[in-house]
Amino acid sequence: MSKLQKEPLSNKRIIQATLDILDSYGAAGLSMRRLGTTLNVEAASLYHHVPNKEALIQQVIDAVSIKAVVDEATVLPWTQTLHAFATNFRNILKAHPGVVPLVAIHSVSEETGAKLAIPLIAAMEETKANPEEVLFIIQSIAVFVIGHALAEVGNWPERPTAPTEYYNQWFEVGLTALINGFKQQYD
Amino acid sequence: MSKLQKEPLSNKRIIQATLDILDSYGAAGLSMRRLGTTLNVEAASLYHHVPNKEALIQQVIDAVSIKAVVDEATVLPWTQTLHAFATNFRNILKAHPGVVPLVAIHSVSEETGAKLAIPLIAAMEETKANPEEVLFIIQSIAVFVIGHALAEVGNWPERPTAPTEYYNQWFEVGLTALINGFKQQYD
DNA sequence: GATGTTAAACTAACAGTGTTAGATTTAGGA
DNA sequence: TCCTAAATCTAACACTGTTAGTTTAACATC
Repeated sequence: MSKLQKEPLSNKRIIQATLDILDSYGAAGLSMRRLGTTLNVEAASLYHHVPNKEALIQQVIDAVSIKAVVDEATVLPWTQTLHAFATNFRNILKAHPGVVPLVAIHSVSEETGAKLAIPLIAAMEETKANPEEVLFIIQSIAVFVIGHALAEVGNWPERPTAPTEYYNQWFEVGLTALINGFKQQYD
Repeated sequence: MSKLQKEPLSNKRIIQATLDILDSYGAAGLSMRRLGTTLNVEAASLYHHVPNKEALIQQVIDAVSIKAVVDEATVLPWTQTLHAFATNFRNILKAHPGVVPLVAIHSVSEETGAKLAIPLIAAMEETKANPEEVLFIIQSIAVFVIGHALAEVGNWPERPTAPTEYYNQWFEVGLTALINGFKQQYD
């Protein structure tokens, strides 16, 4: 027997494998032993690269959420920037339904939160909203996206209760209303 | 020793004890063995009154959520009815922070959902929204309330990151914008 | 190349979880 | 008093996250 597939364990590989398990079995199906099996390693070995399961989950959440940063270069009206951010964030969450209940409870790290917020704050410089209100607006949208994703795929891989098209329309109606409400007050 | 405090186990007592544990130790602190201890009973005995932990949680969620039904008699503009519902719902969730992550993931039963929705649907009869849009509106508000509560007390009893007043203002700003957005389109 | 050092993996175990089968106690009616 | 049926208990199973201690593997130094 040749010594095959023993490429070294790394933080990146662990996070990827965790994401794979979440995508296949859902949040309830993630265990350190299963994660070890996936990586051809004993569960205890993981603790040389990750402090504990909680910290691992936090890293997965950040790795997924960071994809939702908007491109600061593209200059749009702030309402469209917010809309694009929300839609993009939702698509990312839907691509990893097993992560949704985790982001709901754990919330993003302060560092990742800043990276997400900064371009959105910049896009809202021309509004009448003061800095605190700007945060309220951004967080309201994030909360709506997460809450909506929870309703759609919250208990994945249990079956959802309505067809995809229903959730798509609901999302559009709700998000548009929320942003229009902010526009009405702060534009 | 006299045979004291052996009043019979009942569904109601079990749900109340579960709620007590959730309020004291959070969702992560709820175990069947702890629940048994609270009721001076062995964990296995609970399974004669409740099918399993999941079903028990579902009952707790319904018991808490049902308190958010609005009084159909009080006639207000539909925007105010929605606002009152959201505020009331939020207060109920904040009174039981340990339940919040559970309602987020499990969502209310169909029966309880109907009881909550019916008076709200009635309040919106005079709007331009069609039946499906009415559902979108109601569910958008519920999703916002739950998402916001998650952000505030989602990982309770871990400490929150901001003072209470911050969350109160954020809630008001977000909710008002959402309802104004709907008003603008459907009033 | 042999040796020593250090990191990374392993084995084994602990305390805890939800849940079930089967024995035992309790309560109520004939 | 006896029987029946419901409620509770005991014991166990298969899991979970995590740690301590040991062994293996890789790599720098002599």
